[in-house]
Amino acid sequence: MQIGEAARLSGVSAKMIRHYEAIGLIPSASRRDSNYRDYGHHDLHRLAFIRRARELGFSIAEIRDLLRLWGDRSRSSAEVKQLTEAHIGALEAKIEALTEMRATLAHLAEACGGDDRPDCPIIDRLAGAAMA
Amino acid sequence: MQIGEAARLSGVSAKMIRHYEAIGLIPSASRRDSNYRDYGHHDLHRLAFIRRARELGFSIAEIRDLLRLWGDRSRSSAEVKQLTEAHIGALEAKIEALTEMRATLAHLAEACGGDDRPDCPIIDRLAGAAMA
DNA sequence: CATGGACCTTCCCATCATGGTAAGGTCAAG
DNA sequence: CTTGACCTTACCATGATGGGAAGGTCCATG
Repeated sequence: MQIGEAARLSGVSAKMIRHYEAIGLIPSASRRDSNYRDYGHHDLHRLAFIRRARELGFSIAEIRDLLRLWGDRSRSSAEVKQLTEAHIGALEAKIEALTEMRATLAHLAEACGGDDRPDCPIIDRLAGAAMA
Repeated sequence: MQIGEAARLSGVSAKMIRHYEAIGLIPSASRRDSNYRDYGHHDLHRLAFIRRARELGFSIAEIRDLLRLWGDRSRSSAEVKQLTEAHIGALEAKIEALTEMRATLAHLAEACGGDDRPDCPIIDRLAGAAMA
């Protein structure tokens, strides 16, 4: 099938399929006489794997490892788990950072009148005033 | 003072100070005969404001608005609060997305033996298997 | 006075994942 | 034979930041 159908069926845009090929995340697709890329079931499977991994927040580098492990019959689940737990740790760090921002902002917004007057603890805080 | 000292005192790297100038977030610094940029207290204050806003996750576009509001004596705190609440909403959306990823991954990792055998629900899930 | 080193300048490139657009080739149906 | 849907490559953009090269400025010390 052509790249458009592969994109539709896998949920990965044609643009990204070409990109993944360019960076070596997937092997170069075979070409028809027209020079159009040609995809089969195996390719679809691989693309959907990548899409799911992206949806779970794995980076391209991590997905490269996951794909290798997927195809490695002698893999140990420990390797997969270790990679996953490292990713979970990164997610938690991000969540924590964002949660802290949210808490600070929610605190400031709560203290802000939100009326026609200019006085605003949010601006004050950004301008360097100590917390009230 | 020179850009290096301004960077040190404001907590914004010299690289970023030049960048902020290039994109018009801060006015072009005056220059000495040497062509070196020259900064004063007012600039430091502005840079620290930007740094604090970045630390709270505001984008450059939002900071542009915040700076405008900061300098606008006739601002209403409602405007600042509205901008802040929109940002809080964006943070919450991100937190939710990341939290969902984490939950799914934690669930899968828990179900994964993490031993020498290849069987792994994480890989199975990425490969398209329905959840066990 | 000369030299070294610490600082500055601009310019270009890289990240990460993704999208847009332009200019042109292929192909099937009308 | 044209139209339209599809494909190709190539370049540019995002957002915020860093790295590095090649070269200019300036001050202190030998």
